[in-house]
Order: sequence, then structure tokens, then C-alpha cells
Amino acid sequence: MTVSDQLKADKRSRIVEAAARVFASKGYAGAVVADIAIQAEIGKGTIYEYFDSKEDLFFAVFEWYLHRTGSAAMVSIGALGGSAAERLQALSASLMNLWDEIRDVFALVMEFWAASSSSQMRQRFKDAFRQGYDQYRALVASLIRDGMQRGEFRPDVDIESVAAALVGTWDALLLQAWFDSRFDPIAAANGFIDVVIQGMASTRQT
Amino acid sequence: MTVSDQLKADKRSRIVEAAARVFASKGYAGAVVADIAIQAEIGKGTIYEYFDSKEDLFFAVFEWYLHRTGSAAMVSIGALGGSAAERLQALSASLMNLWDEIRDVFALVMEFWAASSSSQMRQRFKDAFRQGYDQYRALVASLIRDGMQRGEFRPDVDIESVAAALVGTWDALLLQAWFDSRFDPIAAANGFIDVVIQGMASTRQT
Amino acid sequence: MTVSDQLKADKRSRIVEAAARVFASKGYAGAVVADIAIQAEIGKGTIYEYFDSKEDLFFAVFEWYLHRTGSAAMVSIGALGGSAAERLQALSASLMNLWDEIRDVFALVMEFWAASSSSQMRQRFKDAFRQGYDQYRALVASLIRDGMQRGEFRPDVDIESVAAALVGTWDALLLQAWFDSRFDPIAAANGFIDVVIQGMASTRQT
Amino acid sequence: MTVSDQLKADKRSRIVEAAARVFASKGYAGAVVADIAIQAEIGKGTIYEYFDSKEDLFFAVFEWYLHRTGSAAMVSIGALGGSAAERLQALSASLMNLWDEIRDVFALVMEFWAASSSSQMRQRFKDAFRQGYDQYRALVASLIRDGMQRGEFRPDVDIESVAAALVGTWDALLLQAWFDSRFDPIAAANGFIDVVIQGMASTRQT
DNA sequence: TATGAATGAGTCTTCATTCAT
DNA sequence: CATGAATGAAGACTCATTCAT
Repeated sequence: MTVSDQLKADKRSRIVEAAARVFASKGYAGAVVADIAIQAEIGKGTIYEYFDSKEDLFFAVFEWYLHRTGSAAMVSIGALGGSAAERLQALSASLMNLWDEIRDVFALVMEFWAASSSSQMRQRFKDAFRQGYDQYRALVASLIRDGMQRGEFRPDVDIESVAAALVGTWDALLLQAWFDSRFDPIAAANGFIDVVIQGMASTRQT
Repeated sequence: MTVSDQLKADKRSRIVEAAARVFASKGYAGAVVADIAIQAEIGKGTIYEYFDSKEDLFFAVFEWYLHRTGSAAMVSIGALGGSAAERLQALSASLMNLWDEIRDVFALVMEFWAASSSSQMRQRFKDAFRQGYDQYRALVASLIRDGMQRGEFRPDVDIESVAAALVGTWDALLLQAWFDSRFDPIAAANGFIDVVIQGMASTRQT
Repeated sequence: MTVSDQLKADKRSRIVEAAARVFASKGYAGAVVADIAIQAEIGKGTIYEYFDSKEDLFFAVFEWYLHRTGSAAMVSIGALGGSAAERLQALSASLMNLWDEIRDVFALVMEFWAASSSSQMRQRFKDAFRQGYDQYRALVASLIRDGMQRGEFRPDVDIESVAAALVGTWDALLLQAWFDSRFDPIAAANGFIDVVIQGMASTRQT
Repeated sequence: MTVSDQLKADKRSRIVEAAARVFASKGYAGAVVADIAIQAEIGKGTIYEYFDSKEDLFFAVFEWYLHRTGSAAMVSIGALGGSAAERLQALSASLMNLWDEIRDVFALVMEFWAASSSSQMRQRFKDAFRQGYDQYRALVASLIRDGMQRGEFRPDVDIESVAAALVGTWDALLLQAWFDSRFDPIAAANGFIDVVIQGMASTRQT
């Protein structure tokens, strides 16, 4: 049982990863299920043993992607000790450091975004994104709030706004990197996070 | 001639605007040329008198969109006097104020992003986006540089990074608004731009 | 307009007749839309300009068949003068005479019957059949009733039963002819209708 | 061995009966082998231990059906004494009385008929049907011939025609009952057989 | 012997594009 | 110029059948 379950799970992820590659390079609509099967080195029909439809598979890729990047990011946060500012910097850095790892599947993110607008899968993705952003913003907000309670940050900072904006900034820097290979999102994030921290800092900061 | 050219241009933009609506609601792949023709109240074949292909039409919609939003944004900048900080705030505000106007075609942006990854139209869109972001960043950078020269902003601010990040932030706040109708991008941008300005400000700012 | 409507109707019936041939020889499930297109000498996609689906086309064939046979049969009845017995004989004969004409599409009838049981198209066909049989039985019943009123037939004959049975008999004789090419439905119908008429006749018949 | 053979036969008929249900409700083409396996509460592969193909299984269902109904009908005949007329009436009644029992698998009959036209299984079914009808007609014919020899029926009755027609009528009355649940095949058969008997009767009948 | 995971041939259907009118 | 009927390439999906366990 366990063995076969293991096999099944293995094959499932083989398919998901193959699909991720194909969706990333051709887009959702451009991807051909048969190609995914070839990439996964299985029969075309087998895909339908694991997923109800192409759309379903795409959503599975979405979840795979969330898990993959989400866990990478989260790890770096829990581990941290220092000041709120340091932790923000660390978070920023670790997110941007994902870039190299993510680069070749970043196209997926745009496909996910697009999927949230094409009426077919709209709600499913839109809901997931909303929830994801909610969590993300909440995480950053709590980091800032923490810094505020420690006296690192000024009390009049609009926490929610800053959290939302920072989350967005990280997303968008990767997007710019996607469009321009000469653009360095890590450097940009570093330079920027310092300004933001400075902007939130209690007056007596140097 | 001029009259007929005028007619031609009119019909062309009728098609583009109809296409924008359809692409926005169905996505590029989901949009059906015949639907666009119906929306534009013309014959299906007529579209091919004005555009070589569906892809071509999509690119025309892209250009139409850039023009539409770009001009709206740019206007607000040129007109401005005041301090660099004020101008940044004004820029931020005017961009976010586009939201209500853009909302119903914002799905297009995600389609454009996605198009920049589907190998078919990839380069065309990718190039356009790179160029667009370059200009955008340059604009913001020049604003900051200006503020630096006036002594408003500290000289050690990493101009390019902040410019890139701000441009990204605005994009991404709209994205979050797209996913969550309760999210207010205007408020978030306002709260955030203040922090950023504060962060760049020469020490003696209050 | 009229010309193009004419063309359209022509093409539609070209398709229906091609479909009738293919459905008759392969059965509904075994028929391939592409084959029908080839038979009709049109492009595969063209079929979908005229019919929403294979099922729809099949139903159109059904209607075509009903019309084709129905009208042939009805004609022979209206024209008749003689006694009720003569008219029954004539009806019987004219129905059976359809056999040669119908023979090569009779397989269709069985497909229609089967369609009335496969849950997919069930109701549509079942309703049509019920209605068709209702009309048929009513027709025969009125013929018998007429004979009864003229005093040709005994008053204690169960009109509805005889009508239903006769209608069924004709159907079933063709069915037997279908299974056995040596079986002569015309002769059988002739021999039988005489017995039935005899059985309904007022006692003083010779 | 005997025990295992018994088991084997049991499982075989479990499959056949499950198949009968599924074929009856979905039609031959619409039936899915996997569904049959589920109905039979066995593994999908097991079916292929007992039957070479779906078609084979379908034919087995056909034989099962013939056996099931055939034996039921035949029984009632052999047992009879009485006059030829009485025996015809009894046969008619017993066939029609099968209706309630058959009703829910009657769809199968239409599938069998249809199968005799789809080129794939055509001959196999067609032959079986021809043979079945031959036997049936012979049975009825012998009944009539018997009555003729006893002097019950007139000598000029066309035995073969009446036999064929009667056999057909019974079939067709069930068909009409299938299409219209309000139609009572038993009543119709009763009313009709009397007329037919009357029609064959020697003149001196009351 | 029984099983069900794997397979790929086979089909319906869609839709961008063409072109005769 | 404008049109929309015709087209066929392309692709998601189904399912009978096989075969390793």
C-alpha cells in the first residue's frame, strides 16, 4: 500500500513538474497535453488518471508552485532573531534570492495571473491569490508591528499600506527582472528596503 | 481620401476597442475572433482587412492600452511644479487614480504579461515591456535625482533601486486590488509613498 | 436571398442524406463525422455550420426519415375511395411497398429505436416515436371505425387494439425482412390483412 | 474442479447480468466496461478473463436474454391442451405477460436490433435473429396448421403469413409499450388475437 | 486467478483564416 | 471594401484492452 501510494505520488509529481515546464514555456493555452505526457515520459492517457482535466492539472501546478516558493520564503523568516529591520532585510533578501531558482518558471506566475482573469478558471485562481496575498501582507504587517512595539519604527507608520506595498514591490521587481535580464532585482530590493526601513525608523536613527 | 481614411481609422479603433473588451473578459486564447466582430458590429472577415492576424490585433490592443494609460499618467507629471516629494506624491496619486478607469480592462495587463511568456508572441511583448519599464523607471529616477539635487533627498539614496521599486509597487498594488475588491490601492499607495519619501529625506526633515 | 437560402437548404440536405447513408451503414456510434463530410463532399467543419453536434445531425436524419416515409405512406391513403376493407388493404400494400425503397436505410430505424433507449438522446426520440405511433394508430383506427359505421365491420371489434396491432405488424414485418432477405413482407402482409379483415367482417360476409 | 467451475460460472453470470443492466441503460456504445466491472463488483481486468472483448460480452448478454425470455415463453406452450385457438390465445397472453418482467431490459432488444446493422457485429446478430424468428414463426405456424387440421381454421388461410405477422405483432406491441407507458400491450394483444382467430375460423363459428 | 494502472488510437469539436461574391 | 460560408488543422479527452504484479 505504502509502496504503491509512494509510486503514485511520485508519478503525480513527475506529471506536475513536466506540466510546469511546458506551461512555463508555452503558456496555458499553448501547452499541449500530449507534450506534457512526453515530458513526463508517460502515456497521454495516464495524465487523466491523475487529473480530471488540463485545467485541473494547471491548478495542481499552481499549488505546486505556491508550495515550492512559499516554503522557501517562510523558512527564512522563522529562523530569524535580530531586529525587525534586520528581519525585513532578511526577508527581502531571501525572496529576491529565489529569483535564480524561479527564473525559468516565472512565466508560470504570469500564466496564473492571467488565469485569474479568463472567465473559465477565474474564481479558483482569484480566490487563491487573494488568500495568498492576505497571508503575505499579514506576515509582513506583523513584522512591522513587532518593530513598532520594540520602538524601532515610528508609531504613525501606516502598517497595512507598507505591508501591502512591500509585498507588491517584491513581486514587481521579479517581474521587471523577467522583462529585462540586465535588471538586478536583488540589488534593487536591497537599495529600496533600506529606504523603507529608514522611512519607518524612529527619528533618532542615524 | 481624407474622409475615407478617417472612416478607416474609425473602424479600426472600433475593432480595437471591441477586441479590448473581449480579450479582457475571455483572455487572449479564450477570445474568439467572431465575437470581436460581433462586438465591433462588423463582419468577421473585415477584421482581416485591418489586421493580419488575431495576434496582430492583440498587439494593437496592447498599443492602444499603453497609449490610453500612458498618456493619462504622463499628463499629470508634466503639469507639476512643487517639491520633488510633492511631485512623487502627485505621480503616485494620479497613477492609482487610474484604477477606477482601468479596473475593467486590467485583466488585459495580465494577458499582456502572459503573452510575454508564451513563446509565440514572446519577444514582441517582452521588448515592449522592457522599454516601457525603462522609460518609467527613468522618469521616476529623474524625479528623485531632481529632489536630490535640490537637497530634499539624501545623496546616498540608491536612485535606480528606488525608482524601480516604486514603479513596481504601483503595478503591484493594482494587482492586489484586482484580486481583492476590498483592497484600496489608493490608500496603500498614499501611506507608502510617505514612508519612502521620509526614508529618502535629508536628516533634518521633521 | 432566396438563392442563398436555396443553396443553404440544398447543402443542408446534402449533409443529411450523406449522414443517413453513413449512420445506416455504421450505426450512430460507429459513424464518424469526418466520413459524413466526405460523403457529402464538404469540409468537416461545414457540418458544424449546419448542425450543433453529431447528435443534432442524427436527429435531423430522423426527421428526414419520418418525412420521407411518412409522406409516402400518407399519400396513398388520402387518395382512396373504396370500402374500408379495400382501403386497409391498400394502406397495408403501400406501406409494404416502401420496403424496396427503404431497405437500404432501414438500419436507421433500428438506430432510432436504440437511440430512444441510450440515455443521452432518449427523451427526444422517445417522444417523437410516441407521437408518431399515436398518429399512426389514430389513422388506422379511424379507418376501422369508418368501416364499422358503414356496417362492413362488426361493432364488437376492439378498434384501438386492432389499430395498434396492425401498425405494429407492419413495422415488424419489415424488421423480419431486414433479418432475412428471403422473407417477403409484402406477401405476408397481404395474407395477413385478409385474415384480419375477415376477422372484423360482419357475419354475413362470404 | 467442479467447485471452481461453479464459481467460474457464477462469476461469469454475475458479469453478464451486470452487463445487461449497463447495456440496457446506456446502450452498447455508451456502456463503459469499467462500469460493468463496478456493477459486477469485480476488477475491470477480470472481465477479460471471461470474455474476449466488449463485443463478445454483448453477445453473451444477447444469448442470456434469448434464454431468459425464450424459455419463459416456450414453457407456457408445451403445457397446453385445448383448442388451437385457445393455445394461440394462451401463447399471446403469456408473451405479453413477459412485459412486466422484461420492461427494464427491453432497451436491450433495441440494442440487439441495432447491433444487427452496425457493420461490426452485424452478421453474428443478424444470423441469430433470423434463426430466432424462423423458429418462432415455425412454432406459430405449427399451431395454426394444427388448428387447420382439426378443422378449427379454414384451409385457405395463408399460414406462413399469419404466423410471421403474429410473431411480428407481439414484438411490435412491446415496442409501442416501450415508447408509451400508458399503452397496454396485453389488452391490445387480447383484442387483436380474437380478431385474428375469428378471421381464420371455419365459417360455422358463431 | 484477479487486478487496476498504463496506454494511445480514435473522435468530436472549435476556430483562425481564406476567398468568392 | 465588406462579408460570412467554408475549411481543416489541431487538441482535449475517452475508453477498450493489456500486462506486470
